[in-house]
Amino acid sequence: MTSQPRTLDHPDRSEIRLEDVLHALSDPVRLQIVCFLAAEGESSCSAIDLAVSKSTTTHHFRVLREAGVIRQVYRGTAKMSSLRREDLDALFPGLLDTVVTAHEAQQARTVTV
Amino acid sequence: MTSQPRTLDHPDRSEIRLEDVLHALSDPVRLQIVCFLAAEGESSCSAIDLAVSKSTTTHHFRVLREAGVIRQVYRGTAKMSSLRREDLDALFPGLLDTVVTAHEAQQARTVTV
DNA sequence: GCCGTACTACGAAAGCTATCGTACAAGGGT
DNA sequence: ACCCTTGTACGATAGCTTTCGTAGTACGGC
Repeated sequence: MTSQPRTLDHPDRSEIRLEDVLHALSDPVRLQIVCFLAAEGESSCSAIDLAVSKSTTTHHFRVLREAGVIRQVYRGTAKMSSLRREDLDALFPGLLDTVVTAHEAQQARTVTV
Repeated sequence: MTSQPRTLDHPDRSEIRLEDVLHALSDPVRLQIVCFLAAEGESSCSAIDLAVSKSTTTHHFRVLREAGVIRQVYRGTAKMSSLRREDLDALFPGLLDTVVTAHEAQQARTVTV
């Protein structure tokens, strides 16, 4: 019995630090993940098309989870991720929306198709 | 004539990237600087009591400047810094205020005197 | 029981960051 | 002219980050 039903460590709401959240959001790949989750709600790690390898993807999801930005649960072979919107909104009102909006605005400016 | 009247390079508004701004804000020392400037308006580098050495202070101010978060000008022997509020508000509406408010709220929660 | 899918763990490499001390430059006041 | 204050430049160091490949585990379906 080496394995319990596979759970993942998440920081408690009171342990979430603004610096860590901002740091988690300061990487382009992770910003993309967060914006995807903001739009889609919940999704598996593989549902997002990222320009990095599988192991790097795992790494970024972990950074987001350990900073308290997302919650992850196993469901079959998949691992579903979703934003911890309630916790983040309670701790840092408006931050998540502001960042997501800012990122989308920047995308719109930059892509200039 | 090796030295022009001492100017400093600032990124153009269009060059400011959200990732860089978030990264600049993800350090406790820099967050403290930004919140101080948000409260005081303009101030010299030495006016803030930071828990790091002089050279480290210089480093953090430079990171903030190069990310486009602050503007710095020489005035006599002092170097005055101020937030680039107009640029930031135009690019990422609400971000600065949200972060400053979030930091203050976190301080209030954490210090629990 | 076996295979495929989904994800993880580990180890490695390259690069960046935060920190410091020391030595130096620029400017203002006396 | 000299010094004091303010900030910079440089070099060093320790630690973190991003990235990858490879090998492995967990689960569901056949």
